[in-house]
Amino acid sequence: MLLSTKGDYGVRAMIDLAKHEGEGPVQRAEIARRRQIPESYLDHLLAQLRRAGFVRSVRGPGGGHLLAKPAEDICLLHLLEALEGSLAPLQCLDGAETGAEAICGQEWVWQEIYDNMRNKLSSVSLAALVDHEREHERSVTINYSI
Amino acid sequence: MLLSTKGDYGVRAMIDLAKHEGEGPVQRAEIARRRQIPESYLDHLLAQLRRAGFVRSVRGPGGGHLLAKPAEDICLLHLLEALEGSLAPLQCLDGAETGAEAICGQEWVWQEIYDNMRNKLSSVSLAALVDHEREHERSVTINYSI
DNA sequence: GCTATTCACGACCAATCTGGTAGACATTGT
DNA sequence: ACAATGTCTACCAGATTGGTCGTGAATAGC
Repeated sequence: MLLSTKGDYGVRAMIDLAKHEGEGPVQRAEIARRRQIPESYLDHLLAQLRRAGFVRSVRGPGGGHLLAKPAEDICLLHLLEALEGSLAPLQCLDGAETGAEAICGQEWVWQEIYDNMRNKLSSVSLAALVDHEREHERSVTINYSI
Repeated sequence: MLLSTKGDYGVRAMIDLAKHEGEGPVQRAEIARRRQIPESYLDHLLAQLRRAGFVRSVRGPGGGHLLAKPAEDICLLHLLEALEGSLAPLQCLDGAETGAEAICGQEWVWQEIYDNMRNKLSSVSLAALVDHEREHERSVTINYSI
């Protein structure tokens, strides 16, 4: 599995923040409830997202979390890389050349797949994910907003 | 990382077997030496490949391992799935529907990436990997045959 | 200044996977 | 018989995942 629930949870949380953009800070407990993420685990993910510059937070009553930049300027690739580390399918495509590339014998196959993946993920912004979710809500009964 | 060294090692071993197709059984120790794989670990991988029907083996002196079917009939997708399990980037694309799909919100992005990956991996046979390696050997000094 | 609310951070933990070692055992060619 | 070879099971250390918990720090409202 390329993505663990860490990446999944992190993206869900970011979608939640993006969806409430402009409504003031969103509390961790609210995100956890709406997106079905264990709150204490979400704590770690938000810390990671904050350190990576995607989220800023406000302490104290009425505090919570906010996007650190517009949802249009955050793409899925950068978000997932911040949460999961490199998405390279193979060690030898990792960028950090380890010297093991010559033996592998498959890297020419995977390079193309990796490029395709990165292109696709770069082209999808957080805003697009929110749009997609809103689109989906109109045809399905279940939704995650209050 | 989608692939661990398990998949990498396993494919390397299969390339080695394919390269010596028609020359009788290839011994584990030989594969391990040529492909730089710890022999006792290779043991496990060969067992896995045998159980998956890609390899058959012969005991006793002069014994060793052979491809169970022609290198043209083995594609990288099936090989890697046998070694690594599902290559689905996300749980919700795994085939074994777990009921968590509705929340994820990214599956529409990943489905396309996954399809592309599977198509590419299906189109590459073990024979093609060997061809590619032979091609490469002509331009590089290092090679792994005796 | 007190208090309630909220985030920040680090310690800890269990389960799983990866990568690997070791040894006993089965098979078979000579 | 014996040496070469594969088969199988048990075991192990380290990393990662997916958490929990408790303490502490900031701050809004009173």
